[in-house]
Amino acid sequence: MTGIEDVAALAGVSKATVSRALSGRGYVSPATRDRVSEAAASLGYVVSSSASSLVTGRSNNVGVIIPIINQWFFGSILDGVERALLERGYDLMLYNVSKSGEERSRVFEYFLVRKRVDAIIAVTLEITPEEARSLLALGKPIAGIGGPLEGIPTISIDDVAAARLATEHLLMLGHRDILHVGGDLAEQMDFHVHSKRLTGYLEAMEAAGIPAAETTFVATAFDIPGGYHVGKQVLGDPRRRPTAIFAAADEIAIGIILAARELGISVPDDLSVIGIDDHPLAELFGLTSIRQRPGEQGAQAVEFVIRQLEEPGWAPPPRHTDVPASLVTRSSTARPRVR
Amino acid sequence: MTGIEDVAALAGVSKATVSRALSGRGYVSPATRDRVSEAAASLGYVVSSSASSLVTGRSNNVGVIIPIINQWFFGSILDGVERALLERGYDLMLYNVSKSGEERSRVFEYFLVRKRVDAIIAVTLEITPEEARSLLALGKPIAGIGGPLEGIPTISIDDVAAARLATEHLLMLGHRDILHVGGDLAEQMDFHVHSKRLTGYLEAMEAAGIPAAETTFVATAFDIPGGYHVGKQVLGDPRRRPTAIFAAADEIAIGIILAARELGISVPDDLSVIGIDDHPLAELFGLTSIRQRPGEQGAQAVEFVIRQLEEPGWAPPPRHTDVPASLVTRSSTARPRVR
DNA sequence: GTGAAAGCGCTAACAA
DNA sequence: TTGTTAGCGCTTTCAC
Repeated sequence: MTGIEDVAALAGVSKATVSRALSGRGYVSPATRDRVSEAAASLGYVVSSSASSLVTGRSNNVGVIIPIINQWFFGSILDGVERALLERGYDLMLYNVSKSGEERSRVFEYFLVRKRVDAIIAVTLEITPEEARSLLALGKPIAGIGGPLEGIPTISIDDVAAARLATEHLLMLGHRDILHVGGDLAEQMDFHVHSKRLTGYLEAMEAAGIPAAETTFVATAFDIPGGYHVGKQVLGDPRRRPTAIFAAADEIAIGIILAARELGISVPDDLSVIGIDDHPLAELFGLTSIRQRPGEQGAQAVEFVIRQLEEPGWAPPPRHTDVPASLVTRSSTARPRVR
Repeated sequence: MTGIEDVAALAGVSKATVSRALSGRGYVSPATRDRVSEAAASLGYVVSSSASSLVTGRSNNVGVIIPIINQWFFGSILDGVERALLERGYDLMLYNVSKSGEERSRVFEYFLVRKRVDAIIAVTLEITPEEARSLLALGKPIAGIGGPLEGIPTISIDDVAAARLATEHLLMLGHRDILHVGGDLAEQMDFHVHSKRLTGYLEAMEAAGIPAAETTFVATAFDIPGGYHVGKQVLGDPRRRPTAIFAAADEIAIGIILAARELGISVPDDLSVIGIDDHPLAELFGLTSIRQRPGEQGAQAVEFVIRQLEEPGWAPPPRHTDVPASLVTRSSTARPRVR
């Protein structure tokens, strides 16, 4: 393996000059810089990252902790983070951590001590205030996606507001009998996304003057089969069927639409459906949805940590930032048929 | 940051002993080992990976190059790789590389030179023989998933055989008018998956004595919308409609089923459909499919590189390994209705 | 079984 | 503008 010494010899300068020339920090005359670059290129030299990290204390790695990879929302975040990181010359260390306490703390120990990452992006991971403090104490920038984290810059949509927006859209269409299908409140994702979306639904219903007794909530798995099974259960009896459903995720909504179709229920004539996320399949199903652009949230989180790393004085917004979530209307919501 | 020296002082031993005790290599008496571990724990000491890498030449990182994250097949591979790696104490550096030449070679330069990863797993990435040679020359273990790579241990299903299996299943049911919907041959994924699946289809058809003139192939996007659009196009005219479709991916097959349903075509009474992958949604759609277990392929690839790293004498199978692909029958395939 | 000492390959003062 | 020097924090011979 060719080292800095070889390059120095070939270029006829010292190791220090090579280091300066190649890293770009410190003064080097253009002429020698060129000579060094050429020598390095001709030898195929690349710095040893471990040697360089050892002395600088920088690894040029960012750790990403994420609970799920293979779901559109999470995959999109990861994708956005990856792109933004690579573009800025950082590598990404992936930690796929379920929320089990043990695995989690192992990862935190990794991060806390081993000098492997310069910064951390926690996706949908509710860090405890102590964990946050110890991370911050290490001086490693952190950013979170998915919900507010004490003392850490985070971004997400406002889940309550998004749910309200969705419900209001259905209300505005004239629906009063609106079912909310969401995630199991006992099996919360971090940040209580499930209960927040339920809250938004309840708030909108209440604001519309609909008595709490007429609100309905059913929990299911956060995917297409989950929605499908609920749909089959809930849409069977024409007399007791809601006129509209607000699903906490597009996948659920799509499952519901599939079930409705099988039951001969027309969407939107007999049933309006709205979801959250603006999943790629939403268009195919004409699904009205709340768009939240996970990839951009990922890129934003990268911005937070990298600027902190590279611009000494810069500090991210100290707290949570709500990114806008917008309503994308499609054919699954339309004025209901009068029954 | 607490260093090895602090631990040595607290335990009343030398740095060397701490290193031996904590890393497990070299003789240390059980008593001192315990004392050291305790001291380390009480100080919250963890080795600096850069210092350790610098001297050992090992980073305990494995680089994973993958062209797409957010699709079920790729996500499952990544998931399987991640799990297997973390279990063995390695970290995963993610490189999401599209096949553009420039980006690709940049990543290869990264890998080739920077001592950042101990091994590489290339997912669905057709490395050129020269690239392979230079990687191998560096002594870094490599494994590939998705197709054969000269001189590198790789695994995948046999795409030709899988396609043949799928087509034969339809033939066995009595179909003769079978359409193959696959990916665009011009926009090949690496390893020519599209043409291999087409080849398998053609081989099976020929073996069944069906003249080449009666085979049909339509290309589309490798996802649900892609299948849907082809379905709409191809299933419109009842007189010219095939009795069965072999889709090169479950997503395509599902799109076709959706289109068929909208057109009032019964699956499987009027149309049998089969796909490849055994996507989680296959069950919901009753889709018959060829199962290929991407997560296990990922774990297998990890096995290849890690054993090479850890068992000095061990060498992986020098060439390509075909993993079994099995037929999973569900309700989407049936004997053709006599028309 | 344990310690002393010599680096791993680089960067960052500091001098020149 | 460039070279000299002293480490970064650890592992690993080699003595003992």
